[in-house]
Amino acid sequence: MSVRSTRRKRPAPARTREAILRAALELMSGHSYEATTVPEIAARAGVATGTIYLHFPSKEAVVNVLYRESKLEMQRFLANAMASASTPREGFRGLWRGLFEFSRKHPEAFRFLEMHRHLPYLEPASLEVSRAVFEGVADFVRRAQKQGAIRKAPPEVLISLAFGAFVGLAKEAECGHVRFNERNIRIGEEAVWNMLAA
Amino acid sequence: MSVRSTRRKRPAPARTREAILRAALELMSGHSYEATTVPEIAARAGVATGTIYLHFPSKEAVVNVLYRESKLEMQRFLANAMASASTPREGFRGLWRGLFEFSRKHPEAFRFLEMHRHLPYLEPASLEVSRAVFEGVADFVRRAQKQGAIRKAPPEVLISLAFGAFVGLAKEAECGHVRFNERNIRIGEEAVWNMLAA
Amino acid sequence: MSVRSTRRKRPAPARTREAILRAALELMSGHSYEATTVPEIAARAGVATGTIYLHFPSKEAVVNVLYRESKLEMQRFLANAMASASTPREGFRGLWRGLFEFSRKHPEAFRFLEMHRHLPYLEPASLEVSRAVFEGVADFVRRAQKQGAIRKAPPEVLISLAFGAFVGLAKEAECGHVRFNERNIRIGEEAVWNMLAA
Amino acid sequence: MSVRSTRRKRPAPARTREAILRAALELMSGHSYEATTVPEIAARAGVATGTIYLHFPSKEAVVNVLYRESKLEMQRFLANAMASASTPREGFRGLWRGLFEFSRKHPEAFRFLEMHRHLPYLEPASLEVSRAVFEGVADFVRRAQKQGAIRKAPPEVLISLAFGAFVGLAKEAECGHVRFNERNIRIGEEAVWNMLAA
DNA sequence: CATGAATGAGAATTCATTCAT
DNA sequence: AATGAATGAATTCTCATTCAT
Repeated sequence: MSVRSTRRKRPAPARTREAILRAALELMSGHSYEATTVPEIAARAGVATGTIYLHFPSKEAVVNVLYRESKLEMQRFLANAMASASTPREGFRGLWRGLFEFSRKHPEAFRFLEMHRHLPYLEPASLEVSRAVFEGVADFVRRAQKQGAIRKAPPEVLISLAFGAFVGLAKEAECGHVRFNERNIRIGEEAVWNMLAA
Repeated sequence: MSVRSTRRKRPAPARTREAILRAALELMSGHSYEATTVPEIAARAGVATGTIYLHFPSKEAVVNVLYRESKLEMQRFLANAMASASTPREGFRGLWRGLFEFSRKHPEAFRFLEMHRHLPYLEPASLEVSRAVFEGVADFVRRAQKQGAIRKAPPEVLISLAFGAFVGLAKEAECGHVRFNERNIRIGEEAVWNMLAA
Repeated sequence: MSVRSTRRKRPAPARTREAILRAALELMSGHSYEATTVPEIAARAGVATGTIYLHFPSKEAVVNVLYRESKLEMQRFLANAMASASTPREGFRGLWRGLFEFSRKHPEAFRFLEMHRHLPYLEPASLEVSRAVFEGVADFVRRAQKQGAIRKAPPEVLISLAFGAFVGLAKEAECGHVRFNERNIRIGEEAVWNMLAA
Repeated sequence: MSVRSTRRKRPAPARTREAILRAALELMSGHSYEATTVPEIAARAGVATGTIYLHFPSKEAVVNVLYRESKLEMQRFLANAMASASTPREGFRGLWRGLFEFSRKHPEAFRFLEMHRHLPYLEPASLEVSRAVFEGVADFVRRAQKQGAIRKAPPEVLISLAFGAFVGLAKEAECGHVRFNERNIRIGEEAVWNMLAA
């Protein structure tokens, strides 16, 4: 904002680290973790291969940082929505549109998070982040169930179904079977709410 | 020992081919296509590495055959269900339980089909099979919509949502967040029907 | 000997394995284990780099096999000598000349075994072989001590000194400070016997 | 705090240089030259990697300086001993105990000098230092031979044998086969003198 | 048909050295 | 002098594919 803050060039290491993460995300959202090579990431980040290893101890460390940062970014979209809702229905709308907006603003992050099977390389810390995001939504569901707005069923089951429905739409959109547009999102929102509503 | 048993012995090549496909499925459903190596497949199939290449031109060809055979096997579970249904609700029940039974009887095939991102290596012929399965279900949805049993919305959207919901449940079950049992499947069935019903 | 035995070509894998070991020995006796690269070994053996890994799980495995085979070959030169001796003095002569002949017939093996520090990469099995060779000589020393031919002192100390003396000669010969010829070996034999004799 | 203590503070560069050499010695005596990395040396010396290159043109230059300084330090232990001896026997005792004391006071330097194969990276200047130390001892041997105290044989041969015997003891001590203690050193001294004596 | 040793390009990772700060 | 991020060639090891047997 001030001249001061813009004059001071951000330290190079932080920028390099971010460039590496961005490049890795772009590549790993398109292909799989396994099919993405370190030299490819380096080339796309505009650095030498060895530079990756100044910032991360291994390729696996990169994908774990990526997973956690992406998941936490997604959480920001969801938390916001749930927090500002006055009714369960509105809260659900916020969640659903939060997912949509996240997948629009950060398409690579969404594809990376939801289109892949991360289990083989995720560290406990990363699974913990995943779990925490899940728990946040589960709390919302439990409160809505107490108010009688959402059907009586294990929150985990309902979340799996609803979240899976969103991902299903996104996945078919990727194959071109369906359009991932405002209209279909709205249809999805209403349909999925019917699935959850008591 | 008897003439009978030796006379109609299935020719070895076909059995070898199947052993290779079974081994590949077992490995690729556990890890990814990329993380599965040809020597591994050979070892598990009990054949030499070179033998794989007598039956398939490449590793990619193996995964494509696997994809098509698995998808068609899944289709058998779904087609049966839809064909024998007298009402849309019953048809949906058949589809939903068909998915469940398929995932129970052929867990590797289900995991292979639904837990991985196949796009980078699927041939057009494989995508065509996928498309055909999708179309079969879409026809069912269209008929149900004409009868006023399923809500008015693009069938592709509804199928994506419903199928995604099932996969979502299966995926969370894999992480241990949820149990993939009869009870939760029944909860899912009713919930998802509410999503589809007019 | 017979036409039969020469006609039957030795199986290729065994010959490849030996070519790799020979190449590794030649290189690792000249430079160190660490300074010898796998592609170098492959090139000298006349095989592709990957072939090394068909026969050995790692570079470390190669150096361990090399160590054990070399040590056992050396043992053959020593055991023979000790076994056929009628007096301790004659036995020592056999040991000393056995070392000399081994270092003449297998100069690379000798240099590899005695000029390097193997501890960082030797497996227990390799250390065991080393220990066994040492023990064989220690038994000889103990018997000679009982006969009053060799001075009363811990056999390990005497062997370390005597063996070290031989290696010292070989080492200085390598730097060119001394000639490793028949004459100097004879001088060494007598001198070292004076060191050991009671 | 006092003028004294700040006035004669040794200039920082020299201290940095020594810290680097000490760190390099500690690492290279434990592992090999090849297995020791420049960043490791820097970390242990408490300086940045780049700082090494302000004081030495290359890693090879470091190891050469190290070799020469260690060899000259060893020479001090030997020269002293030989100079103050009144008889050859006493001179030998001084040499032998000098080696022992050097290996006790500077175990890293001794291990570095004697347990490794330096030929591949030593510069002529370093070989010259080695030669000079050798010559100093050779002169002592020649004088002792003239007095009839040491047997008639090429001094180089006798030195190689005697020095090799000491190193042999040290080497086996490193493997744990033998104790490198006062008692065994005394046994060694007498035994080796018997090897040399006329 | 079947074998499995051999290939060699390419993977992840390391490290001596440089250079802008 | 000192720093330490950056480089990129070199290292160990892997693996899809071939081919002589």
